[in-house]
Amino acid sequence: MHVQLPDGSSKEVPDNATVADVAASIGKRLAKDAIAGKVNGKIVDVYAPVPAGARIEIVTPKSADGLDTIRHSTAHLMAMAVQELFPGTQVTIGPVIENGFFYDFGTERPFADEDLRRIEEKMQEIVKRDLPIRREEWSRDEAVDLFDKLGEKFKVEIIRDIPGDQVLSIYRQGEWFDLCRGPHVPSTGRLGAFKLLSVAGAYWRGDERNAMLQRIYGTAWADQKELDEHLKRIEEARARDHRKLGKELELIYFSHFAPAMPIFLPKGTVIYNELIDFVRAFYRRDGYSEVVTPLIWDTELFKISGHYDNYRDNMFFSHIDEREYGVKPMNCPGHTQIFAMERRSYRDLPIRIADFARLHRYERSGVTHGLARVRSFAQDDAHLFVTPEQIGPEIDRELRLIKEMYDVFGFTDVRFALSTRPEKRVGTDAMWDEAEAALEKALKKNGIDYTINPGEGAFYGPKLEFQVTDAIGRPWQLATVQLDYALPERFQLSYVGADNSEHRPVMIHRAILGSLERFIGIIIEHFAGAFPLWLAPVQVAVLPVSEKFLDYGDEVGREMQRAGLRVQVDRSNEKLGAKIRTAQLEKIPFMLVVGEKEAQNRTVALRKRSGGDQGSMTIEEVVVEARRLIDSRSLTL
RNA sequence: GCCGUUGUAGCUCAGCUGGUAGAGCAGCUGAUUCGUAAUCAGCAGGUCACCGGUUCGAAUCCGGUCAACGGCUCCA
Repeated sequence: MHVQLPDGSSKEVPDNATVADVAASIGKRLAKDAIAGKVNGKIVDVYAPVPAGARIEIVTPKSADGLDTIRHSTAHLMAMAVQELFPGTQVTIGPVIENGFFYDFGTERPFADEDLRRIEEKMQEIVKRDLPIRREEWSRDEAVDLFDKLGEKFKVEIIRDIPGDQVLSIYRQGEWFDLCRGPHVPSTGRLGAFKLLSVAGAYWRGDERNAMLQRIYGTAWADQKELDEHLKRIEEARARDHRKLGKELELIYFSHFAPAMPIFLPKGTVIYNELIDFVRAFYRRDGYSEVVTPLIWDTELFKISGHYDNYRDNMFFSHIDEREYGVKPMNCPGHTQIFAMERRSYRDLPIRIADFARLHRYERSGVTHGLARVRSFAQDDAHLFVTPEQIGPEIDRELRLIKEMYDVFGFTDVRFALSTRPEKRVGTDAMWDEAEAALEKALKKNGIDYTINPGEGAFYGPKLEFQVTDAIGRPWQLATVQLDYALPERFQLSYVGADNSEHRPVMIHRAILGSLERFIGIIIEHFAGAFPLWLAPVQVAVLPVSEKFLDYGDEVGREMQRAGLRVQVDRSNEKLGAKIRTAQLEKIPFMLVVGEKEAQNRTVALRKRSGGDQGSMTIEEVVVEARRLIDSRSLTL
């Protein structure tokens, strides 16, 4: 019979040929590399028979399908090792995830980190046994019996949920087997480049009312080299961690007295304020009005807005004078009061109210994370009060603004998602239909590809969410644009239209950097702490070669300061090399070395963080160069 | 909130099976006056997160609380 290969050619093979046979007929090397196959696009084991005329693809370790297969098989390998080492442990599921896999086990005794080492050793031992991995097909009822007898109650539950007539596959390696769709590598000897990374609790079926299982995470690759490279990437990510860098660079601090509420130290505050200035410049240009509003409001406000019913568990409260106040978790309820304070005309719209106020949300302990998930934060928040006709144009403006602002940080790869109505929500279905349609229309109009997150919207309206990818490829959610018909309704907001009658405005909630805290966390990691000049907490370090030149160094420092640069003079009794090292570790962009020559000629020797000695120049020249980089918000030095 | 781990000097960490703490860096003092990633010497610095228990004796063992970390659930 004939089969078709990916290059379009066709190949003659025996009638009962398997994927492995096809691979062998193409070449020895390929036969050795084959770990799975694709028959008419469907991934199968290498010993799966191929039908006549089928399109056949040989899956090798380095392909995406190959890696998935290796990771899946490694998950099985781990499950086998665990059950050999800890009899009585129950198996559940073990899927492939990005860069690796996990497997959830039901066990009385949680795994300790030392157990991981033992499990890894056992896995390597099973690899050496080179057990063939073979598929068997079972009826559903037989499979239930099989696992029931073993006391594998989680597996039984999984199988019971599968439709009755379906044939199930079980993969067997040596004495051990597991229910699995497959495919798998042909034998355990094909595995080996793996490492177990961590153990964690995880709920059965992801529901916190269910039993807590023990999850082991691991990573697996085609070969040792790729594994080593991956482990190195993990190390690099760790070195960039904003919590580590935030501490080392003295940007932020956390006090036990304010858990999950970041304290911005002087250097961190420079970044915080620079970002606000950056955003304000756009606000001035684009017609936003900034306001300053209270942090606590009478609970009545939140009862009207719906936060009391829908968001109370995430709020802080305060009682005084027999009155209950809520610490605001969002600015929107307050902003409705600004809109409502006077009679509004359609001629006033759109009204764009911006606010950098601190917000407080109670986050359950255990969910907070550095600057990324906190209990106290500020957003570059604004609420747009618009007529229905203005929705489209306003969202267009926001989409453009988002791109413009993200470009400055080098976030060019932006992904879009539309989050639709959640179960817990306010407003009528008709409102939700309209709001979701409006956002979708804006995306389509701008030719933007997007995904839909069903049920992920805010309780008052659907959301557009914007995800960027940082310097090392990690995704982060930043901006959000939310359309809201509900709050204007609840607060009975209105404006007088051209027809001289009352109309309900629509609110658009939007933040572009999102939470400033989270954004700062992201850019710390994105830039690995080496900020562009405009954001650098200290922009210039003056380094006198010895004490004799301290006076001239101070003078240079004053000049820089007068030019509006953030400067620090290193007056320590250290040698130049040590001063450079210190400045370099602090990631200060410009170092100005001053010694005999410079003091005489009234110059400085510029050394950049990025590229060593730049030679002598006048103070004025340095200032001009620095200003140029700052004003253009240059990403390079 | 749940599962697991961790908490020793400002920072990074050592402290074996219980016998009342140690290094490097940072800090201070002195010497040195130095040219592109660490000059040398001395000094000082700790209720071993907190509360309670076991013990003749606890940083070490046990329990609780708090916080942080890896996940889960939740979520901006």
